[in-house]
Amino acid sequence: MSTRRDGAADKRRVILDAAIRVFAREGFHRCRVSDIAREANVAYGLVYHYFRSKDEVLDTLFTERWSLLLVAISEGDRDDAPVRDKLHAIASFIIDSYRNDPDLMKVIIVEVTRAANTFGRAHLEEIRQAYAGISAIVARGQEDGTFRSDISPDFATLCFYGAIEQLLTRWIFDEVQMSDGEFDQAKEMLVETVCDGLAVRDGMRSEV
Amino acid sequence: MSTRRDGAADKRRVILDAAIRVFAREGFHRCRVSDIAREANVAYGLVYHYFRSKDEVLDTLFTERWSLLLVAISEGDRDDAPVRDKLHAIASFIIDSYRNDPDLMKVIIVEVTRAANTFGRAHLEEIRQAYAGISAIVARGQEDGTFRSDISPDFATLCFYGAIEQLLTRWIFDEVQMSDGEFDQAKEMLVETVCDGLAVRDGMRSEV
Amino acid sequence: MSTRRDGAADKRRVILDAAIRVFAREGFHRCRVSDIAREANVAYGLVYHYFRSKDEVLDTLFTERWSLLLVAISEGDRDDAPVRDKLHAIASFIIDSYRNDPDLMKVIIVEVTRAANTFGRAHLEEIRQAYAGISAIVARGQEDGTFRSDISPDFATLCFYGAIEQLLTRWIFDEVQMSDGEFDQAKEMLVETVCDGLAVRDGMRSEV
Amino acid sequence: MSTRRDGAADKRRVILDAAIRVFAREGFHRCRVSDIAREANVAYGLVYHYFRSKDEVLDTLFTERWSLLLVAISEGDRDDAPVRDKLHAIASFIIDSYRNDPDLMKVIIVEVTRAANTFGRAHLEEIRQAYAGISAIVARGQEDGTFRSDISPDFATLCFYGAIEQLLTRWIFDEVQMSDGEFDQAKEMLVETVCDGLAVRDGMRSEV
DNA sequence: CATGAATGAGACTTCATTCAT
DNA sequence: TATGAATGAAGTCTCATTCAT
Repeated sequence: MSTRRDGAADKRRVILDAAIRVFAREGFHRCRVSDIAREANVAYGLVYHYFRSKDEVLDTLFTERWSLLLVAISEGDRDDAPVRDKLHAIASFIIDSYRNDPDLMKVIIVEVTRAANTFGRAHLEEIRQAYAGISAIVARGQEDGTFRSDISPDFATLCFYGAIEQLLTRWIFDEVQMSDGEFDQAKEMLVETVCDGLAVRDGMRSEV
Repeated sequence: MSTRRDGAADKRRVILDAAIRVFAREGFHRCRVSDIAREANVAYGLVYHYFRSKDEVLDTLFTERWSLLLVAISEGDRDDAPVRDKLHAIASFIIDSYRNDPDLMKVIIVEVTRAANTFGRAHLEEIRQAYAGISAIVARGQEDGTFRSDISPDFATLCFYGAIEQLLTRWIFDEVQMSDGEFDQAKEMLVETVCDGLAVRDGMRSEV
Repeated sequence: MSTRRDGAADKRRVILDAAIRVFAREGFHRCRVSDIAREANVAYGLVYHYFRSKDEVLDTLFTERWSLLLVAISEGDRDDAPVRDKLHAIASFIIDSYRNDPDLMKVIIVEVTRAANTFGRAHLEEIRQAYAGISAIVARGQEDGTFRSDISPDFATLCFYGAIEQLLTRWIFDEVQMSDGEFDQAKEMLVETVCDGLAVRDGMRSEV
Repeated sequence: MSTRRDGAADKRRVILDAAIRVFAREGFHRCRVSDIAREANVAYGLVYHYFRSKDEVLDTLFTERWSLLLVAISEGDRDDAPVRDKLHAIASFIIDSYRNDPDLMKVIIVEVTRAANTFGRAHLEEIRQAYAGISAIVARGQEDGTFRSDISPDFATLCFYGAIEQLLTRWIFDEVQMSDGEFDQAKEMLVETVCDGLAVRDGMRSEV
């Protein structure tokens, strides 16, 4: 992915990775640029060699990751899988992102997505694209008769995304250690709750 | 509650109300204490006469309102109404809070509830009390056979609260002007989506 | 001493006495006017009814006491007692002042006499009067042949007063509890050291 | 000590030297950090680049100098010179410090040593070490029969140090211009007064 | 005499960013 | 590319003093 020789230290990357740890640990506003530099074992000024500002570091981190999500959403929508599977794929992508790099996801959610007044505002457009992608999937589900049509796709997206965000927020702040099985279970439950609701269904009564 | 004559200006209240407007307009971190003072038409120092710090102003605002929500939740749980009605009452309380004082709710959600890394952390306990209250309601719903038991009350709460928060966040940032009817419709849709899910139900097919 | 009826609370006095305790406990600069008011069980503004400023409270305290010292010095000089007795009387007056009201003396020494850069400067004149008084006593001692003439009275005063101040400073900061006997012993030792010096004298050798 | 070329300005030193002048001229509490920066011809923030706080600047100044005094005292005690010479060396060190850098000594005495309630308290330990060193010297004088044993070394130290401090305080506030001869004379007189006292001695009568 | 709310200037400290080397 | 010293704007909080009642 880098154009540099493999052996060479890609300081830009080193700084970004250090920033993830520092932002996750101390929060974007509480940490200083010098904290990032120290964590990266790099001189103060070098951060400014690679990034125009402290903001740009976070922006970069967010966009790097979020663009993958956008890809995942739009790719997921292309095939002919059932809606539930598509939603499951999205939930899966996000939850696996957290599983693989909790610090990065913590930063993205806490400092961008939920920080509506600061970075959330700056990245509103990208965030909306994700909403729109999910919304399109829901709309397809309505078209093929799987989903009810009396709930707008937008509203459905709100519920779906809201649940995911809330779930991750809880994990982040409760600092729960989750096993792989629990992560997978959460994905299932998420999709099922959103699709089937909390209420007992006619056909389920006997099962319960 | 005050020993002053009714006509006397309760400066503490004036400051709090000014703070709501300023926090909503500029954000807690971006605004200065002097902005609050100016908005309230009082001297700088008076803010510090009534509050120990800028933080305490926001804390006060949050706790004032949130305690009402906690009361609403626990009172709602006391009676024998159906679970859906109880959830509807909670959604209603929150949405009406927003309808009546959008600035205050914006501040509470944006600066506290969603600001997980700053004030959200400080008020985690109070926020969890709300979760716990909702969770208890869901558990009752499971006991009386209305709600499925294969979804934990905690997880259900996550979905329910996540949807509300997401909804309000959208209203706040899209700055949509909502009519009374739309507010009420949102309440219904919220409860229905969470309870019945997005998927078409057996008995519903004909309706769609 | 007061022109008011005996039973009436002399609020001015109450404030002054409270100020002594507060200044001694927290220091003049660290304490706030409101601390004095609270200690005196009096409304904030009343301090300003009786005193023009916080400074004036300390000024008053200092001058009240220091003028007594000036009187003691000048009265002590009037009679025909031996120099040593006169010096002893001065040391005695100061040490007894500390014994009777350690808080007040702490304030006077720490906040005025030793605070050369603030109040010490303001009261330089009064402090010099004390020096001058002692100096005059030493000069008399030289005239009557008791004291050496090759040490200027001014210099002698420096040593005498320096020793007293240093002694009190130590008591103040070590917070030593002294018995009456120890106080009296200190007076003797002070005079003797200053008059006879540290070195063994010819006539003393055998005694040691 | 610095890795920079010799010609380079050691800004830390520049700031310290500027602080000496500003503290001496305006007093520690009255001056602002910006005064130091301006006097040093550096940016405001640079003071905080080198020192954590305004306090730390004064602390540094004090400790730098005071540690030299402690060395002087302990070195002076090591050799076999007569007690008087040792005391003379200490007085000499302090007085010469004042002669060479009156501003610095003014700051140390006025803002630290005599400021018992603020910095004096913080540096009590270092100040006591000086006392202890002098005390040890006096004790040796008692052991070798030069000094009387009925005056405790501690008390003797009080008188000796008190006299020096008082002397310097006077010079500082009277802003007397002293000649080299006068400085040396003061040293002699100090030691002699403390050692031999003010009273005429048997063997001296004829001399006077 | 008494109260305590109201005023507002002032100072420290932080830290993102720049720049000379 | 790399360093870290240098810059200076910005904002919180303190508290002596005033004033209306």
